[in-house]
Amino acid sequence: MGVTIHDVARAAGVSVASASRALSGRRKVTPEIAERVSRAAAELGYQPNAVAKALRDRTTGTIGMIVPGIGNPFFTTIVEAVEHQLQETGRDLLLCASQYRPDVEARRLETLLARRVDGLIISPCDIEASVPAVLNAARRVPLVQVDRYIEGGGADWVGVDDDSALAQAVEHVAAGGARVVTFVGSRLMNSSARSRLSGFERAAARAGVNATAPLLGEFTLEWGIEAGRLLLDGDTMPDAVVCGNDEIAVGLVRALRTGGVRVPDDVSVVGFDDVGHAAMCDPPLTTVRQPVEEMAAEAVRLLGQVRVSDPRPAQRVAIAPRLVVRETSRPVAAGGANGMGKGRGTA
Amino acid sequence: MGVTIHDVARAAGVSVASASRALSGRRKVTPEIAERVSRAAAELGYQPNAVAKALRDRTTGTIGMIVPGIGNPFFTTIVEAVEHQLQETGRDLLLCASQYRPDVEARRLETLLARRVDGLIISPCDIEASVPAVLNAARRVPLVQVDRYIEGGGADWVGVDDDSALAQAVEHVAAGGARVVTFVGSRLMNSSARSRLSGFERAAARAGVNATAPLLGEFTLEWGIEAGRLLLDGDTMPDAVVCGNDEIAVGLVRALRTGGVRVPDDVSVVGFDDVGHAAMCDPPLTTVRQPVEEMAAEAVRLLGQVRVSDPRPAQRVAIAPRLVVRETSRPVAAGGANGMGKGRGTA
DNA sequence: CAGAAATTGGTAATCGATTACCACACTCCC
DNA sequence: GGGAGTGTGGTAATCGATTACCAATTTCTG
Repeated sequence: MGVTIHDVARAAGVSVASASRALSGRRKVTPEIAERVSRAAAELGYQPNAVAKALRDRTTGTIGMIVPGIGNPFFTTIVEAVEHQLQETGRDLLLCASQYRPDVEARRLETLLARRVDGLIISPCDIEASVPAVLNAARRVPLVQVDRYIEGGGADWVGVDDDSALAQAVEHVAAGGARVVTFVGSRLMNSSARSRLSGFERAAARAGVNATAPLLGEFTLEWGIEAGRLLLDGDTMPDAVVCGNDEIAVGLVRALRTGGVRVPDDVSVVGFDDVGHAAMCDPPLTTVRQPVEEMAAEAVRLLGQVRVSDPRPAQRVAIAPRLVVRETSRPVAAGGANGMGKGRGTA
Repeated sequence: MGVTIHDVARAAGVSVASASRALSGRRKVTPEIAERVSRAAAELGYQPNAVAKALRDRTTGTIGMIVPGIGNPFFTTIVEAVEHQLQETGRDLLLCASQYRPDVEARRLETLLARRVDGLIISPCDIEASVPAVLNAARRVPLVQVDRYIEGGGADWVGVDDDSALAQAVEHVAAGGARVVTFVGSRLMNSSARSRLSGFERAAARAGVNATAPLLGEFTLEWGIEAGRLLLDGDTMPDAVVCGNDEIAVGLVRALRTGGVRVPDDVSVVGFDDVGHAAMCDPPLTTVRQPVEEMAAEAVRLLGQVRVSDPRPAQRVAIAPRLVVRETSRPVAAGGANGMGKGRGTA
């Protein structure tokens, strides 16, 4: 176990320097030696030790990534896209989950830094509590935030353009005839929660629809169900509900239907993310698709541009998403909440 | 950038040996020196270089994991569980996706070995094509297979007891009154596909139900939909369908309903995995829950037992799963395929 | 053909943490 | 007080790949 370059050199009858040079091709060696070395390497099954190389080169070819939870399909999709992007350049991914806890997050950041990752991609779990650890890490290694970000951004960020996203969602339900619209999202503990709510409010004002008081809980199916019950128990049912993510939307649709409200005939529902089960649910969810592959590519690209030594202004890249119209929203109509399915064929 | 133990030693006015000993506590030092060293380390913000430690110790504290795809929610869940288990012992996870391609898988195995991971957890993508690369890796480092495994197992494996799983599923639908049952799964390119089909056939024989010709495609929603259409187009509709995983089941339910077949009134449908959206779909899916957390714990435990130097017989750990009855199956009945919703309250 | 220039091989330093080994100081006991 | 025994600090080797530097040889040039 463990054939080293010394073994190869000895077997080929040359010095380690020649062996190294023959294998890496970074300096010329006589064809004769090149031949002997590569034959010896092949025979011994030599595989360079990446740890030793990393120590010497002061670079590991490894990128650390921290997301709140791998269970969340949205983060899974990002992880997959990032992993894919890194492979293109021969780098590997050290993956960690912070379990939505800033203390765990800080600890994981430390171990990734100790492992001397060449860069970090992180979706900070808490807009406030994550700040010190993230800024400290950003001082030591190129760091890019994805999706979520911390306050007082000293670090680069790439994510979705929430304003554009919510504008599309609101305009879509407005075009479907909605006059009263409710936003169901998460409590404002992270940047996504905040900017989606404010994006919604701006969009509602611009579209001239009546935005009722938002319902804020968590980014979970359970909260979606509860929010649905709250709407059923309230005195007015909105014409449309725009949700902070897909899980909420799915739960909400379920609860409304159980309560006898028809979706989309009585109420249109729009989700956010479009990862996995949005299309799988019944009825398939109208939602805003996050441009995950682009986000990952952009994050990896940015990572290559950051130079810790000479700080430049933090970049913020907001990628415009696209609304995917499926069957939880009335695509186009003139009437109010009492329209029949009549206009459906138009879209 | 890069405070080393030499810097700490110099600042504390001691040798590197003392500094190292003071910090690791592996040998006694005078309280005086311990104090000076830890103060110096704190002031300089010293953080040991894990790469150097790994080179010296010949162990990286890193486990490599390769799954066919992170997009598949079942694998995601396993990854999350493994990551969780590793954290308990202070180890980190190097994650790779093989994209269901044996050549990519082999390449990723190589880079993980070059990075000197302390162990490997893998779900080989192909029961035949994955064999050489996996066996070769197993010769060099402790390796445990999860869920899927390769033929002629020279390596440990932990997964679900497919026989027990399928027995529970078949007995459940039989108890619900089903006489004719169809299995819808994946083509037999990996071990799960094979053992689930054979488990189904054994269970059907034992339960005395009539197993029609299985429909084999892929582990995807799309194949589920197509299989549903095939059933609709065929001349006999079974009383129940047992599926190879949840995506297939969800697609199947959707297709059957679209075709006017009631689930579970006309046909019971049972899935496999119970990850994520099984509960989120409408109606919530009856399925066999994979004991993912236990599987991950067992895999990590086994990893600690493997000694590459003295090979012992390969372990195979099959964990018994549990059937989760939701609403795509008739829980109990005496009648055939024509029962009304009447008996529902019993469960 | 002498000497400069180019090419190529080898030796040893380097990356940073750990630790085997040695040296020194101190205690204890006869 | 001297020798054995114990505790503690320092020096330098180690892990494995890379490469700066030097030395030796070949090639080129006037």
